[in-house]
Amino acid sequence: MNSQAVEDYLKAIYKLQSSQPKVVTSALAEHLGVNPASATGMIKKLAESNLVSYERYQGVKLTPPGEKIALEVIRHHRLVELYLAEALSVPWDQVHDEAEKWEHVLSEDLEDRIDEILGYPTIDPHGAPIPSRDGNIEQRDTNLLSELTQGDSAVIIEVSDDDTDLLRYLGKLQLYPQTIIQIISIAPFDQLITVRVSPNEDDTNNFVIGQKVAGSILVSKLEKN
Amino acid sequence: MNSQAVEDYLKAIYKLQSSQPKVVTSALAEHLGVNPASATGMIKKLAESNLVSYERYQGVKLTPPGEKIALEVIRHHRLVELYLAEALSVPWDQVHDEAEKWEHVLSEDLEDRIDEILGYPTIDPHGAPIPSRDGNIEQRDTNLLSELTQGDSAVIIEVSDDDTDLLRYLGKLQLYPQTIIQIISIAPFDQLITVRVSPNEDDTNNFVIGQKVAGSILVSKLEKN
DNA sequence: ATTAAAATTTAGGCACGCCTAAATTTTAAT
DNA sequence: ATTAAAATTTAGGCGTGCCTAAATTTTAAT
Repeated sequence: MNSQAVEDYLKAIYKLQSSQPKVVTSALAEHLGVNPASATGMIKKLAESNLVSYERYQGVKLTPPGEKIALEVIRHHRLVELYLAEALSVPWDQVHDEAEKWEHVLSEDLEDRIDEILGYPTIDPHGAPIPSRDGNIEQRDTNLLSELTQGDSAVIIEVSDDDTDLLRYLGKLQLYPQTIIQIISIAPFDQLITVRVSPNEDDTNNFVIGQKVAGSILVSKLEKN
Repeated sequence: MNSQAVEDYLKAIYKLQSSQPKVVTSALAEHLGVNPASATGMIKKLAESNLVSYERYQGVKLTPPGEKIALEVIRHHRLVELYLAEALSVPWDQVHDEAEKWEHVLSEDLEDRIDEILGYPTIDPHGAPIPSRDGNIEQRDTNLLSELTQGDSAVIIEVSDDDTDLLRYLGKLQLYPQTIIQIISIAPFDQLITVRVSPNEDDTNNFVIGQKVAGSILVSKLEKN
């Protein structure tokens, strides 16, 4: 028990729960690249182990023990991502796929060691919070970049980590966590956003991005001056 | 294909081949902690994929493609062992067990990165040679410590890596690779060996070790002065 | 050469996690 | 309220890799 498959399911349910309160079978199946019937099978198994609560046809929700395991896996994943990026110079668009494999073989001893070497970090290379060892995870007040309006300034908090091509693109645009941006304009019909990117004081560029990209970036609004 | 189980079998066969030219089913099963019937099943599968040559009841032998894969897995294992020891300060009696898991999830990219960081090493923390990327492995002229006779001097080349308790014991006795030793005496009946261990110029100690321990240490004889 | 013991293989099963196809339940449209 | 569509579950199957028990082959002893 607690096989790699179980860990992957719990992690996926956790992530999907941030948008939907109950995770529906098809969403879970799609996220995992698995047939819906297969997801049903695993859900029944997870429910039997009390890791999720489940009513037939009604979707699934993590129980406290299920959430605990999910957060442990996520902690592994994010620590490994950061370690790969910092210590092994793995490019930020590749750390996710590597970490996906490593997270399942990380012993607690090694996790502690890595945590220590990294200086007890709280966010991963994509800006996502790293859960503490006892399962606490920072809640933040964020918006999607796509929700901002003309004139808004914001700092990038987090970008989605699982699309290599997207990450490479964001890298080219310097859209990293901590970077400050401002919405210059939003064009009608396609909602194309012209955004001013200011990675540092001497460097400012304007780019146009679409809704797909803007919807994959979490930001925190800054007070207007 | 090339599942973890396949990799583990090939690695085990490779290791056992160093002592027996044909690896017999029971030895393989025992090494892997598996029922002999299970080993037979996997052997048939490996033979079908041309990774081993096999005649019923006659034992098994790696084919060139099988040996190639075995050496790749061993390279992964030993590089990871060294990385864990050097970069993450994992104690030398624990690196084997950790590496056993990590070896199966190491991408080629990451392997290259680790190899580079370590400065293209040729031996692992236990003194075992690390195969090159194209599958070459250094052949050395060694003896078991248990084969030496009174008065012989030798340098420790390699110790077996898979017994945590043994490794802790060897550590306490300073019996590391590169350490110079001399056989002071060998007692009759139980063949207890009194060994003078000289880890450095200012430090020399005598210890008594038995055949079990002496048989787990590979040495290279030094010319007598 | 015969035979008992040991080693090995075959036969039949099981758990896991996936699949497709068919049945059921929910949903949304009329 | 009925019904078609969509979502979900059930049924049945497959590959992997393990198990035990029974059959077979090899080995070693007499």
